[in-house]
Amino acid sequence: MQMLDAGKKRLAAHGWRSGDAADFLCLSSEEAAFVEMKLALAGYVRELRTTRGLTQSEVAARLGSSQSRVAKMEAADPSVSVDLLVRSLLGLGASPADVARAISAAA
Amino acid sequence: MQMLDAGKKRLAAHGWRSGDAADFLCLSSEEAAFVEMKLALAGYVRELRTTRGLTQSEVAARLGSSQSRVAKMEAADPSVSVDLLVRSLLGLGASPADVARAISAAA
DNA sequence: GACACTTATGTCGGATGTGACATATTATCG
DNA sequence: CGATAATATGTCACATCCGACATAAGTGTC
Repeated sequence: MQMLDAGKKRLAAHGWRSGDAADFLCLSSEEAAFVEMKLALAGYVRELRTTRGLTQSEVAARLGSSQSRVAKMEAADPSVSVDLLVRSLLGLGASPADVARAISAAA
Repeated sequence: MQMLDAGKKRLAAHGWRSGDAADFLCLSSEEAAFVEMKLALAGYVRELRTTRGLTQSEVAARLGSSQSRVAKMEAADPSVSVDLLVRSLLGLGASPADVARAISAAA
């Protein structure tokens, strides 16, 4: 599996040692792609939040969630689903097209 | 909320009466957008499967799931998450970029 | 009609995700 | 250095999702 540089950097930035993340973690290419998507969406959550000068607590209140979960979203914690990430992005005002763009950026 | 024609048709095709689905079902625009995304992904699952001339059972076997769940995926049943839809699409060979395209198409 | 195949629908036990809370860690500013 | 705000991490009860199974409904073919 050939991973793009952007992907490697993002994985590394999250403390996941990687030459090739898929090899190292024994991820199939599908699993790796899934993780990539989650990281892209997680980053977009943080981007939308910081761009608007909001704290995690403020975002949590708006989403009906908690600060800790927002932190986990932005960290792409294994305990957060793509479902939650997408719902949160829409709740922050992103459109489906915006979400699609964020995913494409990960490619 | 102003829903695009493609969206109306898709909702109607699923038996959801709609002038404006958001109004009728009392969905917020975010909820409506979320449903739209699910429908787009569900349709893409079916498209990938039929294009390859596979039955739901065959796809289920490949994904390590069951025929009934595949049927529910394609029907965008409330019990299936975006998570599962995305994982399934990746399992069927779609790339994150492909997934993004499917979502954009819903917009 | 009867039969085989495919897809749809209903249900359920076990797995996973979620919000909430407590608590740590990390700034930032006197 | 405290003190305060923001973010990160750990845990848990409760909710939701998932695969599995049964079964209904649709689609051909004979």
